[in-house]
Amino acid sequence: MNTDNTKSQMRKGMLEYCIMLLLHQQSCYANDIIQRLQEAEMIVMEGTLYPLLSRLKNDGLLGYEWRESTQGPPRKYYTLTADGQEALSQLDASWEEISRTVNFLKS
Amino acid sequence: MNTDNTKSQMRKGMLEYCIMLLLHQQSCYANDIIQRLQEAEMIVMEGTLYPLLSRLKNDGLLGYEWRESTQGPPRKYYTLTADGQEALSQLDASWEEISRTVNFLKS
DNA sequence: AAAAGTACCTTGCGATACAAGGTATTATAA
DNA sequence: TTATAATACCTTGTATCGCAAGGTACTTTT
Repeated sequence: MNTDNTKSQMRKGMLEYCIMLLLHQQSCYANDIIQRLQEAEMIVMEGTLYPLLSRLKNDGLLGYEWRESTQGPPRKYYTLTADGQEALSQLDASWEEISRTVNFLKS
Repeated sequence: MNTDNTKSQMRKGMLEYCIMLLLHQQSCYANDIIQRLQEAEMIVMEGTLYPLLSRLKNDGLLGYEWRESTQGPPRKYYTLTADGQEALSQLDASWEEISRTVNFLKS
């Protein structure tokens, strides 16, 4: 059965949204994001996350700043920009639409 | 802004699930599916749908039968198989999980 | 016969998650 | 003091999949 594949596909498109939701609450660096999403039962791989963050930054939706760490190399903390917050609002709407669609089809 | 792109990504993984939800209610041929999903505010293109249906059929989740039409060539009506219903149950669970995740992150 | 409508399918492209591997900086241990 | 481990960032190659565009075949209408 390739249900795992489909399940992975379902989560795929949500990743960007979930990460922006996270960053809406507070600035994070990569490992923060991975851990927090894991707590929320959403798995993300490093090789997925770094390019995604770079992409969002290049699109102007995220900014970042370096911060020293007491336990290793400095970390890149990402934050939602104003554009990012606007985009997040639109994704909220998209999520609502998809939710409505699924619930409509389930009934 | 590439919000449209992200939105499309979000829908990506849901398509398969939505189509199986539809076929759980009744057998459909391609245009049925396109129309019904449109009513549910989910757009699907032909070039997306046909390969998707073939894939699900090859995975044993769908079966089909030809039926005559009064208004043109015969139509391929797809139906969920037993395996398909089982897979759908698992996707229901996946959807619940994703829903929980998003709502958790939104709070 | 020719044109329009309906239905199925394929090809080429772009986007993206993931696995694996790579580089650099800092902390720890020998 | 040097070697190893840990932390953190990033890149490359592969597979999947939605989408736009184009193609074939059958049926109905003109």
